[in-house]
Amino acid sequence: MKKSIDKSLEIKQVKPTAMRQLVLDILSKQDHAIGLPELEMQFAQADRTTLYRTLKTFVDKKVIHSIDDGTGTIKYAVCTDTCHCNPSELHVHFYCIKCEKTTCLTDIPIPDIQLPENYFAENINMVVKGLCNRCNKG
Amino acid sequence: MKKSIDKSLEIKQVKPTAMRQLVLDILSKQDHAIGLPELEMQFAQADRTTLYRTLKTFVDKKVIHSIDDGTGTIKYAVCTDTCHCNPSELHVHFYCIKCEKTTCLTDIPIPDIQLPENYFAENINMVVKGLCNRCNKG
DNA sequence: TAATTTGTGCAACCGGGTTGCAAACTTATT
DNA sequence: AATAAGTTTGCAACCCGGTTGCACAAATTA
Repeated sequence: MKKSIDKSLEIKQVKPTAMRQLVLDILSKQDHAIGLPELEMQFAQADRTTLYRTLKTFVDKKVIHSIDDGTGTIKYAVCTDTCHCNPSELHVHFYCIKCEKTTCLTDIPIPDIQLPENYFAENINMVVKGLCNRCNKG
Repeated sequence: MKKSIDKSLEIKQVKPTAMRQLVLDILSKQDHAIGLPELEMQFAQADRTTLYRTLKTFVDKKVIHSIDDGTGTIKYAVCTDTCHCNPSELHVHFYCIKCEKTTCLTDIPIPDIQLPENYFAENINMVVKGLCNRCNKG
């Protein structure tokens, strides 16, 4: 649905260039979060820098959120239309050590943490590593 | 205290070479977790590879634990003598966006997460980003 | 002492991420 | 429509943390 792609970009105030539509389209079709190298491979030939910067603007404008899953490659997944990436809106991510896929556990919010006196939380990253439901067999 | 260094290494079954004693000594004197580049700088001249491998054996033998704080550089901090790095023993880490130091919030265990059906957790990484008590003023 | 294992040091490489700069394209202004 | 200003894209090159291969040194064992 091209329409929904454009709408997302409009909502988040990102100019809908061909490149951006394409990238967002790809991202929204994934069943797991992907990184720059993986995104790059989805194109016959595309410039890494452009994809890199596209991802960056998307993150800035909160079209997508980035996930540091500990693999050394930052992953990205689309945000909901209403997402503002506040700590309270954050969810847990899961990295499967077998299929090596990183997924959003959107239904699992990051639990509240009681920080020590005078600490201020701006962001929380929580990644569970293990076996996903598909790989946890046998 | 040289003695405690040697004891730690003995407990975790790591042969106490000069290099290892030195590295562990440095690590245990830190008030925050440090990465390979920062460790390297503590030496007038030292080989990155050796330090790298020293850290690696330390992590393998659970003398120290590694922390992915999202900066792109893996940080390390000493474990307690009895630590086995099980999920239940894990604590939250904090990264200050101002002083850029990563610290162990050893008193704050990682909360239990109710994973979806058939998921298996082997490890959990939880990093809070924000302002530490020192930097959160004014 | 010789043979084997373990640790250290150098060099070189890898790969994700990032920047500088110029060309292409878009938008605003006259 | 023509020009100027801003934005996006593409290429090349670089940075840096991490990692590997290989040879030498040190320690351990036979």
